[in-house]
Amino acid sequence: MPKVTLKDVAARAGVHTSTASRALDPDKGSLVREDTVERVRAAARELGYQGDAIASGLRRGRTNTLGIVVADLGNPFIAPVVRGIENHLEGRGLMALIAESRDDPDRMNRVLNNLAARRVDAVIVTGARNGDERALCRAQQQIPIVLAVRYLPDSGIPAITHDDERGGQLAADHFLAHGHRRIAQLCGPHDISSFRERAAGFRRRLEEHDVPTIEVDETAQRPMLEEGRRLMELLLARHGEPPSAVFAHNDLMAVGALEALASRGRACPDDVAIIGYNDTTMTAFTHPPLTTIRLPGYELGRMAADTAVMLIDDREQPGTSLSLPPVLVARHSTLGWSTTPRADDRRAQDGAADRRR
Amino acid sequence: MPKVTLKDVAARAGVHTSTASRALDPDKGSLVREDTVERVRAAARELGYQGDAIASGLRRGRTNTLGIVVADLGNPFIAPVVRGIENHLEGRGLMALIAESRDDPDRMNRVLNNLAARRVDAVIVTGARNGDERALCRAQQQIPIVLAVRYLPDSGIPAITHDDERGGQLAADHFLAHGHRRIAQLCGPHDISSFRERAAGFRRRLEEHDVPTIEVDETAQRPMLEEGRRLMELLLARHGEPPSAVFAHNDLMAVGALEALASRGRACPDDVAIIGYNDTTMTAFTHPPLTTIRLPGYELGRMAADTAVMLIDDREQPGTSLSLPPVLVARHSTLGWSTTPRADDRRAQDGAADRRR
DNA sequence: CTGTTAGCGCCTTCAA
DNA sequence: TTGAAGGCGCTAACAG
Repeated sequence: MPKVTLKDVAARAGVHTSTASRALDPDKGSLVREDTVERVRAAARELGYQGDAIASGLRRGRTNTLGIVVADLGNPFIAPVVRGIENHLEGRGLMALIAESRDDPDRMNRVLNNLAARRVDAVIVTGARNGDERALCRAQQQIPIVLAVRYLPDSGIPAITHDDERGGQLAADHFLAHGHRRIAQLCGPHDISSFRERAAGFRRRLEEHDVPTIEVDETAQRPMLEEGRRLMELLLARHGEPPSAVFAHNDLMAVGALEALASRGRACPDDVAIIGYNDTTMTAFTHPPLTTIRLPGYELGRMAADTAVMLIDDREQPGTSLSLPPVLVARHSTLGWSTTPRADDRRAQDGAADRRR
Repeated sequence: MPKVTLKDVAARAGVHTSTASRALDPDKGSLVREDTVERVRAAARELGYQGDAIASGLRRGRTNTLGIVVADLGNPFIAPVVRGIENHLEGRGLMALIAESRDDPDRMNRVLNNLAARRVDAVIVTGARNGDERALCRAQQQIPIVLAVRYLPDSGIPAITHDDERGGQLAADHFLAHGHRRIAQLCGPHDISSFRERAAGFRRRLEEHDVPTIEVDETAQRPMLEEGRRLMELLLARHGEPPSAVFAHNDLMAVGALEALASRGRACPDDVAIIGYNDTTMTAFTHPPLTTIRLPGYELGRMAADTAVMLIDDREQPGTSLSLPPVLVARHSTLGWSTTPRADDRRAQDGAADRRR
């Protein structure tokens, strides 16, 4: 099947290629006489002409492509963010090239180079981590970059994040409001901004109320179930009275903590109340259902995409960083079984279409 | 920052652009004298040269880009598939352009056109649905297409799927082995191959054992929690003795069924045993934990990518369709609380890195 | 309004 | 082993 080019269309319509080009370009159609436009369109249709965005991109110096770098596509939290980006791009004629950094600075570097070589118009990085500064700043010389979810302090790269400090505060407030005074947290890795801030916000709010924060020395190597269990066990093995409330830095760690409690024969929330983070689907189904912090991932994706589009168009944007507010979703793991949480607690995070295979 | 082109590099190295091009191409390096290669490389490094994949693609007629069309990025089942594709592409110098069809034939059509315009080397479609045949067959004239997860009968398009018929059989076998004889299923939409086959495999296996399949007339509009609950209620409202075992066509529907049971004061599995499908994360945490069918999503992604790469290279591949076997994961929703399921039941589906934010 | 001309940045003949 | 020339498919500038 010989691919049909603009030249073919032009020939069939009996016009020059540039005329054909103009006739087919929605922005330039007005420069061409009505009936010529019609003739060209007809020719294109008859030949099954499919424009070549590559050639066009080369000429125009714009690919209408946006790079997305995520740390891990398997992370359930990332899906709504990517959807938010996608949906915002849609209609603007942009498409997303997607890649995984896997929390590895080397890979981050390679991926950014690859994206640069493909001349994407901008890049949204959701998986930035301490250690990526160099690669990101270098890439930023060539392409507009927007950080999402995680940010890099002092990098000067615009970032759309969740207000994780606020998230930590919400958790602390909830515990305080329920009368807890022996309060602990299980920390995620400190080289990721999100976890640092959760820890800081939580600690600060407790301090404001003169309540000490109980912490084990270690942070989770990776914010996963096993680490949550391990840290919780360390916590329970400490001297002195055990905490009555524990803030885990994400839902999986919270579930690990639940298990550690169960295996020690301690009840949640009667002995220890627990709060998780992210409001992943499972939180509505754990036993007891988990109080957690819900983040507006979809919104965040949309805003990141919006920022990227603005950077593409203007190239002149001061540090338009932004931070979206989280919300606490109260369930039985802090309320106990006597209270009935709101009925819609199990709703998906983004409220959008939620089809399952 | 004036972008540096091959011409600049060539000038700095004191050679012609064609020589520079050859020197920088790993496949052609041998055509150039050693020291010339070195000089060119040095020049490239010094200038911070970044090749232009767009221009190169235009010339070579190959973009090293692969399109992925998914129905819904929010579907937790899709993540491992996309990861599998990504990881297989990685290292082959390919990258993925990703788009959502949202189970809408119009969108599917638009998305395929867009991908075609961008001259992707191949497309993997994970979200095919009855109604997409026309668009897909048309696109296939221009680009190699591989279906994944869902397939279209009689389309002749190669497909890497899960063996959903086998999945249905596994569910039936499990119920039969546990002595059930009043067995029902809650069906997902029949215009999606996966659900059709689950239903057929399940029904057939029961027939082989002369056990009738109890079904309500309706199928789920969309395979979600509310629909699972609704269908389960219809089932319980039927005349005659209610079923003792129910196969729901996915995990969310199963959870809906659990809720319908609970609200009627009936126990799972003592009154009714339940099996779900997909082994999404939540299944390990429901109450009771859900017996379900686990699908090798990551593997499937890898194989789909592999098939796509072969199509790109050869263009001459007979219908290399493939179907991957699912596995039943037994938990309390069928076993009861007396038995302890295997310890690793809650593991992520793909066994790969499982980082959480 | 339409045609001409001249590339975008790269790679691949072909000839030296 | 290297250089010269031409063109991938499209579009922007400039004429007419």
